Amino acid sequence: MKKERATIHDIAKKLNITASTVSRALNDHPRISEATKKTVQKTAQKIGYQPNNIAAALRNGKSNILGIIVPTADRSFFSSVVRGIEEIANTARYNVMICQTYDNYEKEVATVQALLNARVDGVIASFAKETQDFSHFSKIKDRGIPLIFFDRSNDELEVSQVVIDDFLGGYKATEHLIQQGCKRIAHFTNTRKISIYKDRLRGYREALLANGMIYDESLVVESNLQLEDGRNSMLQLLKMRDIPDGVFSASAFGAVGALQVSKEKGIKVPDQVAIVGFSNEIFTSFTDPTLSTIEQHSKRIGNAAAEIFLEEISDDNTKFIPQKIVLKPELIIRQSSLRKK
Amino acid sequence: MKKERATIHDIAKKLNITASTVSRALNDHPRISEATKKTVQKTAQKIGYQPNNIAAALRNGKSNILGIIVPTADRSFFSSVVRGIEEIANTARYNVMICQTYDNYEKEVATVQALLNARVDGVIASFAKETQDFSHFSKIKDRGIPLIFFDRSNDELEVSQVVIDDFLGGYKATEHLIQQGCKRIAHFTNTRKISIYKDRLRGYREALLANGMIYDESLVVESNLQLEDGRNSMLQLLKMRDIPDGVFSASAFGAVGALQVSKEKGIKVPDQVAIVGFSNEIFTSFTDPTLSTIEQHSKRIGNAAAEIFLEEISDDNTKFIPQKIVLKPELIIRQSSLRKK
DNA sequence: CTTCGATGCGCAATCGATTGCATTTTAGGA
DNA sequence: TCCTAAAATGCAATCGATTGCGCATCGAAG
Repeated sequence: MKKERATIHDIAKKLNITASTVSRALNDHPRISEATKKTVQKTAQKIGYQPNNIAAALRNGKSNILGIIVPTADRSFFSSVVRGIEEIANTARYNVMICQTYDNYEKEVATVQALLNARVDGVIASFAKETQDFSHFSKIKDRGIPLIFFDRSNDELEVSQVVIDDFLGGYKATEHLIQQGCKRIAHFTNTRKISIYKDRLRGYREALLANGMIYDESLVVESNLQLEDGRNSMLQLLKMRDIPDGVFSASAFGAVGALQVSKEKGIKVPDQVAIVGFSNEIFTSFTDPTLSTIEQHSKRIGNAAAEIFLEEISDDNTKFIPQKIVLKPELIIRQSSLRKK
Repeated sequence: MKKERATIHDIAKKLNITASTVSRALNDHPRISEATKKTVQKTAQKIGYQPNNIAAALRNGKSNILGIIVPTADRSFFSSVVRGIEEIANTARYNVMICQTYDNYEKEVATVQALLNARVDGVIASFAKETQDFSHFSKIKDRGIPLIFFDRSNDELEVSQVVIDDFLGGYKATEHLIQQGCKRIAHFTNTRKISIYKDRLRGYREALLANGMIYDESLVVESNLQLEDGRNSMLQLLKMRDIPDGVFSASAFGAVGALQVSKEKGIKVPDQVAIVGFSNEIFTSFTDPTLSTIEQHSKRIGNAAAEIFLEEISDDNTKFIPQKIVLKPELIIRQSSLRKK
């Protein structure tokens, strides 16, 4: 029961001209008279002509689709990166295709495959936590398709990346806790040694050392940094004979877990335990007390990534040099870490 | 610097057969011998052949892409609907293309246009709050492309839909507040008269009347139901000489706003004011007290929508009859509305 | 030894838009 | 009126995969 879709040939027939002319008229080709352009556009309108991107894509070898791969779209961070990408991409007439991996390696591989088959013109990705092997991403590069990583990245692949200075984020968070008088600061980090977590950990460590404090490995708890993990990590810390008076979690969910457990155990936040998370998720300001955290300027990350894509796709980009953009994170101080003087 | 992509013709040449045979071999056509199938697959592997979906899409008139339109992907509700859709769609070899409208009408129109040009095989959508005119959606239907609405829907268009029983949701929430002893229950509803909000309001009203209480319009506050709106609505209510002892918000953010203001004003939740929200967003269990809310079974909504799509796309679907699936919502009682007896 | 139904594969058209090159039309000058 | 460069349009191939139809080949039955 499908309606017949109108093509440029239908327009051509109606006007007794050829499809070539119609095509050129619609694309505002300089060698077509204004008169025909007008008539063509008018009839296109009239018969409800809808350009077939697929046909154009096949002919041109470009789909005008930009693929985005994120672990999940339901986090403020990722969704605003996506928004940032869209802002730039749309003005350049690119449509985006958002795909979620749910942090699963197989799904990620399948997704890359799908995007490749869909002949996207570029891919902007933040890979899954599970991912250890990057050959599926190499495949994108091998085909000469621009690939840009953001947030979670990998220096081994020769790929442009947009990241924040996670070291600085970790440093600022920890330094802030020290300034609030914390003497024993714990850190929640990820089991998977992705660079972002390694860097946050380094920042934590350096901040401690720079302030004459010792780096105690028993205060560094590894997990997957989800809510439950944060809870468990906190419970584990509370079993120590000398419990910490500060927690810097490398994730927002982890911080919520720490907060919940603290409250349940009757430990005052921030006075007995001060907490700082990472990533300005919407819910961090919904907790009581509200959670201090690190703002990553996610929309700007998206803007930057999309801009790199546009550069790399442009013809005059003969000598490809992967670039790395590092944005500065910002500490947002809320109630969970602000002690009254 | 693009690498040459291998085509079926390359495979054909290597094996001294024709592209037809290669195509059939790859598609497991019964008239091709097992032997050639094997060799074809082997050489395809060897030269790194990647099927060009675009070419196939052009020829077949179907792209194997399912378009999804949501206001925003960073809400638990929408993202799990998307996940539900993906589950079903992927097993049927469909890829999804997620698009966000940010609740903006113009962006929605542009998005529909883009999906149409991309020749998606179907569209599953929840429209923007701003949307009053639905002609862009009619365009999808006119082209014979399956269109399914979920959550926010519209009975005027002859379109299949998957929704929850918002009336029941409103009823349950209100009834629960009544059972908790609330005598003056306020309701936050949306200014835009989308059916979901109208139904929740009706549920609220009917529950009141069914329990011998009066429906007082001055207790119904209209807004856009975001966090700030919820705060403002609550502030407005608190100016009344007879302040309410229960609030049923038609959104989760609205409920958070009400909770925040109550706490700031020293009003005890749930004892002085009991609060129930709508939609089981992740953050509703992060607040203190945790928020009671209505669970919408979002993933099932997605499953159902995708299944309808698959039905409608199948050839044997001659007589199209739009179906409407209504799922039952569930009341989740948390601290914000549970009074000690 | 012929016939016939399977079986295996090739031919060529097709999907719709684009574009280099050729051809026609137009306008302006001689 | 004729000529020519410029302007406008047409021709035909192309992108890569799919598929109806037709042509062989082969084994088995008659």
